[in-house]
Amino acid sequence: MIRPDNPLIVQSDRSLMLHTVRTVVDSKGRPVRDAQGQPVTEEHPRFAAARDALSAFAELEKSPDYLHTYRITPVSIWNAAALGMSADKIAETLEEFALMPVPARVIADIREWISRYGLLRIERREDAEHLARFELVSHSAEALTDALGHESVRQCCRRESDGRVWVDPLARGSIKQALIKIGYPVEDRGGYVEGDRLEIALRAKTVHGRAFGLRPYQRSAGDTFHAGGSVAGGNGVIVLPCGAGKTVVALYVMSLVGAKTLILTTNTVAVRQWREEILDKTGLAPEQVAEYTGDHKAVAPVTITTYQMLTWRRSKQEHFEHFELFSKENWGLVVYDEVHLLPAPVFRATADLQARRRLGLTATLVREDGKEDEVFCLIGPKRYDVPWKVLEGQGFIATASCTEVRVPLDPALKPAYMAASARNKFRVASENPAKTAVVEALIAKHAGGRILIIGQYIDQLNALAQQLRAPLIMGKTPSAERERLYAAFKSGEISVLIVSKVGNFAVDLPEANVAIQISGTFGSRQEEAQRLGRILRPKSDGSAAAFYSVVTLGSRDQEFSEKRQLFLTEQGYSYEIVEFAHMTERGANGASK
DNA sequence: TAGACAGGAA
DNA sequence: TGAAATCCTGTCTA
Repeated sequence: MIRPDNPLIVQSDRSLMLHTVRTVVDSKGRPVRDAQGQPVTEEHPRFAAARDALSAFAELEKSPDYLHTYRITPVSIWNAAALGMSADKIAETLEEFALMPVPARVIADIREWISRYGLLRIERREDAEHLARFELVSHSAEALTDALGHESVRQCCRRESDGRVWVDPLARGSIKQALIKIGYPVEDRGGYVEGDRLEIALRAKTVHGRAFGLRPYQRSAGDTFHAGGSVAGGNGVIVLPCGAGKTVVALYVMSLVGAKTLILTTNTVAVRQWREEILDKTGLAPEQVAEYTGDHKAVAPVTITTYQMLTWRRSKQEHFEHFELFSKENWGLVVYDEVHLLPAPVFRATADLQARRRLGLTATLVREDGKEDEVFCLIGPKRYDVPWKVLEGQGFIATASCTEVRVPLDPALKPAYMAASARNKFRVASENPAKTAVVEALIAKHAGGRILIIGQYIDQLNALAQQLRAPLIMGKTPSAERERLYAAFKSGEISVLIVSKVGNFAVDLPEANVAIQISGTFGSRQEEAQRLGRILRPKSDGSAAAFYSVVTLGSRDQEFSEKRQLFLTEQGYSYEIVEFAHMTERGANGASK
């Protein structure tokens, strides 16, 4: 049966195509045409509902203007399964939005994957001396035999003559990694060690005397995590937008778990921010919260460190000197901040930590290196997420409009672009000097706003800084100078600030309401999300934020820009495409729609 | 004892 | 596909 009013096509290779628009027809069913004779289109009325439903079990792969493509992968299905979604429910959703019949093959694959989630389980047993032992079990003898046929799995366990399979406690992580690689996501019901008790109470008022309370979604994220999984107490990942208060969710989880906690994050600035938040919002005393960094290596009931600290070693041949931090205290909870950036060696350490409760925090589960399966089996499945648009609707993050401004390549650079090798074309197009005029026009349009200009190449940013007479912050900028400039921006003394990649992380500039991106990393979806996140703090006057991405028309720059936008498109943001020549005319009606 | 800076790593 | 930023440690200076 064909249902022409539906927007979705499900293909047998498990890719999904979702129409974002449809053509407008008159009462006789003929396409309505505009003055130029082009068919008139409107947003597909079922697009938004379909996008929201698909995001629960499929990954957005491409998002050109009219047709978004998604893919169903084993990990996307297992994350849905961990949230309790059944194969029937997924099949029903696909049928509900499909234009053409859903290929039986796709439904069969989904059923197969869902059935494999939890088919193998790790159960805790106690021996005569009450020591914990872990058994790999399944109601399907066939699955167990299949799994044990793989050398990588056999290495982590031993089968006894009675047929029972015992997993070495230290191999609990490795066996899950080995099994997920061959398509068996294990349900780990082995439980956790409690860790040393530590009373952690949230304050009703911060140290600075401001009222502090959990927002509803923060409370439910923490509760879901803590109750989550087959064994109470939880492990897994909580997905929340930048600026939605992930730290607060972690503090709440810490208070629920009530045990010594190790927190891993990306850089030292973040380490200090975590510590301040903990001291500000919990009853813990300063000596109970330590930072373990290059400057200061202290260990306390709550210890905060960086991934780089843990993964540091003298040379490639030597061991990771700081891994012992994991065993220095009897941790009851390990928090992984920005879990999408978790470096490979930390996975190895995490594999040995399967008896500890683990909380991953991130704004996006997508990793650019495709190691989503490792996050899934070693940290845990996604336990909670809220679409950005929902928080926007509730006023917890600012409303934002995204615009992609396309500008032709500076004619002087055309020969250079044509001559450049494929890999250099991206850089030539990124550094297109014609972008300067666009930036000037945007600054003029948002006069009075607080404008952040974000770019990738120092040369390009330097040139722009001179042209605009605006200050530039980059990696080399000494921290005293950085702080002076950030303070000046906050006070309003400076209204335009140019930042290099340092702007991706750990800058809190709640006043910024306009961001202009002039170049970015090769197709990094999470970078785009971080940059938009810079301007999503709710504004005191409730005004909207504007995000611009300036790209060179018809170049590799534009191609990569499309890839970067994927994640935000999945979150419901749509990019309005404007070509620079037209933008100046539109500027008159304040075009930040 | 703090800071500034160089060098190496991923 | 590459560039940039960051982190660590170690050494030098005051």
